[in-house]
Amino acid sequence: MQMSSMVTSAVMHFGEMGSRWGFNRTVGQMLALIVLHDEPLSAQEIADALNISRGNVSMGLKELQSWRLVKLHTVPGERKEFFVPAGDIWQLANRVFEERRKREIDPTMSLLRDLLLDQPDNQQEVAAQKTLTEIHDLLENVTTWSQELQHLGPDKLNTLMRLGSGVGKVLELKDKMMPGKSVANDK
Amino acid sequence: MQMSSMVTSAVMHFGEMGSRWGFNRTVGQMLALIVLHDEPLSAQEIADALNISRGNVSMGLKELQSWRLVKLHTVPGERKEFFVPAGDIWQLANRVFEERRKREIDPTMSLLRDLLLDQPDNQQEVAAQKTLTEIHDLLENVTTWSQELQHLGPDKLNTLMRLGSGVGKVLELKDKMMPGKSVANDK
DNA sequence: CTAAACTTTCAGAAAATACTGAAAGTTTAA
DNA sequence: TTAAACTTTCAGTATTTTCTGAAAGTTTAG
Repeated sequence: MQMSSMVTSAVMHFGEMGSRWGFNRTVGQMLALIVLHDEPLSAQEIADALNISRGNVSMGLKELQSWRLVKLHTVPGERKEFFVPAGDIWQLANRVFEERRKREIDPTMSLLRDLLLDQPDNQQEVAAQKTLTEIHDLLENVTTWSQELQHLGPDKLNTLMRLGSGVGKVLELKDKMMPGKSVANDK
Repeated sequence: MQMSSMVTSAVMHFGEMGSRWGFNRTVGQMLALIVLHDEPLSAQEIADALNISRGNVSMGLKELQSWRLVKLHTVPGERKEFFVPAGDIWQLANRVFEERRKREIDPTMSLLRDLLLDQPDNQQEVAAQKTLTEIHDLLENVTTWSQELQHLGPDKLNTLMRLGSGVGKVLELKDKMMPGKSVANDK
């Protein structure tokens, strides 16, 4: 298996960016390779193409599967396992968002809920709790929002995004269409 | 300067989460401490509270300032420098989003644009370019979208978020009421 | 100018993370 | 049951990242 120069560039770049997206270099490379290669790849082919150890590939594939970004693809009559992307680009992106939400937001939400249940012991804690409440509410909004977008599905999401600079327009539309429905707590 | 147990818990947690949010443990702790402490803090106080070296605090503050999350606060008559959060929670969150976009998305967009300008050399590159286009378009949407949200400001953002699952509804209404305005390329 | 009170820098040490490769495990076929 | 063809595991090593602390830099006061 021989990578074209275009695929090589992309694979190397995704490797460098990998750690910023929540996985390490080789996992990033593996993901790019699997996504960009139109044929299913075996673990050995991946190791050869990226010049990394077979053991590393095994670990990387395990991680990519735990993120639900790649999946097994069995070829009848072949003993070894092949791997393919676990969906289209939209689905993969959603999985990354969701997984990162679980790792980056959920644990903090959980701690904040606990801290907000405690009785403040002094003036300092009263002030801290006020700030912690703001952080909690913000994160809750972000979480709700991102789940919302996921449920919309690609089509509506596209419509919404193509509305372009007019996200504000959605709000105007809402006001025109559902004037009675203005939301409590809305300042 | 003595941290309350509530603040200590939060600071430690933000330290652990730090690396997932794009900075390292001590920078995460420093940010939490500065945000949760209602008085301006000096570098030395931060070093003492977190039990880290003065040099590390200096580097961490530099980074937090480069993210525009904390800012200098000078006290008349005092030689040393104090630090305070560079805005309210909403503003800080926006800065984090924006900074991460710069680090996590912009470099990839740039590479993808370049690769898409190249003439595909073979069938493999034609297929790869198709996928790369999908990724490019997705990231472009995400970028546009997040910039859009930032420009909305906290108030409208709040309204939008509180609209919750109603966003889909508004879109449906829009399609029914303004069918002519549907956007080209919208499938 | 000198010293005191601060801040920054950065080489090297410490800690965390990623990778290799050999050994152990699994599955299938004969 | 044996062996071939694969996969996974993990101890040890390599690499990367973070942190320290001493030295150098800066600012202000006298």
